[in-house]
Amino acid sequence: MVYLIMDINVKEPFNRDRQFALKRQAVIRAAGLDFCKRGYHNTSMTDIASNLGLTKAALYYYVKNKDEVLFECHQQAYDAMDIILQKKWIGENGLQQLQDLYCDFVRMLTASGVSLLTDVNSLSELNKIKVLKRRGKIERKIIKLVKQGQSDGSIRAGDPRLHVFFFMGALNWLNAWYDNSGHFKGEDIAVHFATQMRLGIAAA
Amino acid sequence: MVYLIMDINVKEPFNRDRQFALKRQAVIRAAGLDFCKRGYHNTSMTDIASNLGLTKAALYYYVKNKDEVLFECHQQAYDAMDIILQKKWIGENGLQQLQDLYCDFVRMLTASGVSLLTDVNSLSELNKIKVLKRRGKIERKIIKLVKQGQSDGSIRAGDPRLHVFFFMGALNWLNAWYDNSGHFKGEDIAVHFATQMRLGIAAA
DNA sequence: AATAAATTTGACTCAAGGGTTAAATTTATA
DNA sequence: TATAAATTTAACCCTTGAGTCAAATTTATT
Repeated sequence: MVYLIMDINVKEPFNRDRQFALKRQAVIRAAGLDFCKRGYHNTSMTDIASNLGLTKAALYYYVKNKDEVLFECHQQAYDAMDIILQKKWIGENGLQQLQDLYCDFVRMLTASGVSLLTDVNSLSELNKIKVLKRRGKIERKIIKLVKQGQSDGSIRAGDPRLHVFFFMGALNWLNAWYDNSGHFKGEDIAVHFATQMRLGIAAA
Repeated sequence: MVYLIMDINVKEPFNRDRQFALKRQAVIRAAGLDFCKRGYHNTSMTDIASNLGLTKAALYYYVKNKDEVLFECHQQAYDAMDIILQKKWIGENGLQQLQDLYCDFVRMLTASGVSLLTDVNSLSELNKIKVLKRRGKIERKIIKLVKQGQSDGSIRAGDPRLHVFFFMGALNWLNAWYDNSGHFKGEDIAVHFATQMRLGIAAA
């Protein structure tokens, strides 16, 4: 029995489906980084492939088309954000919850290799709608959190949407300038940004 | 004498160079709006032309190529920012100067038809360098202002660059969601953003 | 070893769109 | 009115890059 289990675990890396999923994942991640750095339309499928030491046609074994790659990048970013959003921050006021949330957002974006892309307009109509719907959903949750903070007195008055648009802008801009190997450490940015975010909306 | 002056003024709209400049300007502006809304690569020269009721080849009477159009959009945005930066805010501390500056930035971006584009990577190498150089110059001026505010005690401690990256992100994101005919009035956004910016970095 | 499935490749097709050009038309000037 | 300059047009060329495909090669299974 034990042998069997160990056998499965040991064989895991040779599991074909798993290998496929991992490679596909690598393609998406590599593409996401390229899209961040150079932009979607300035990155060809050939570019992505050769960055991975592959040829273009090999990519198409793992993904349907370029649109799907961009879509997946968005999906994974929103998946990660959803996971963070599902976390329960009990016993704190709206402001504190928001700060923790925002801090986690920045941590995720700087650490995970997931990229929060801004080029929604390059998606196919259908995928664009899906992505905007998801973004809207997340945005609404955050706005709700702001309203909650305004109710419990931890967040100052002002249009909650503008509050959110402001600090979400900083987040969207992050991927454009952040560099893994650069001067700033992800955790430092996370703490700094979360603080600056909080002070911008905290009640007096 | 008066006649002559009037004559010149009256004829002004028929001045060829002036006409040309105005039309060229219209092309740049229209293109900038399109680039903002749909992205540089999702906007063809034909699109821009037909939005102006022209044909593609007519555009090429006013501009050299698409790269020049994108470059001009950037230039005009930075021209406008430079003008704002040259304003003298006497007798105020760094924080207050920064708030006024930021407020003017938002006003300019929402009112003038000038767009602060993020797609620097789509520029030709040469123009990209020029634009990044200008952006860097402006960024450094703002960072300097932050440092000044930290010296005079109006701005809290913390890496000045991160302070700036944060609220400049909000600014860069603005053009992506702001809509002339939308719910938010430019002036309201300007005041709101400037306040949120200030509170995020103000000394306790 | 033989067979089947997974993986990768080189060589191709095709459309989109940037940019050109010569000719037509409109507008200003002598 | 004649001429030159400004403006616009339709029809074209050409490169880039997405996506395909049949064949080759590598890896797993019987």
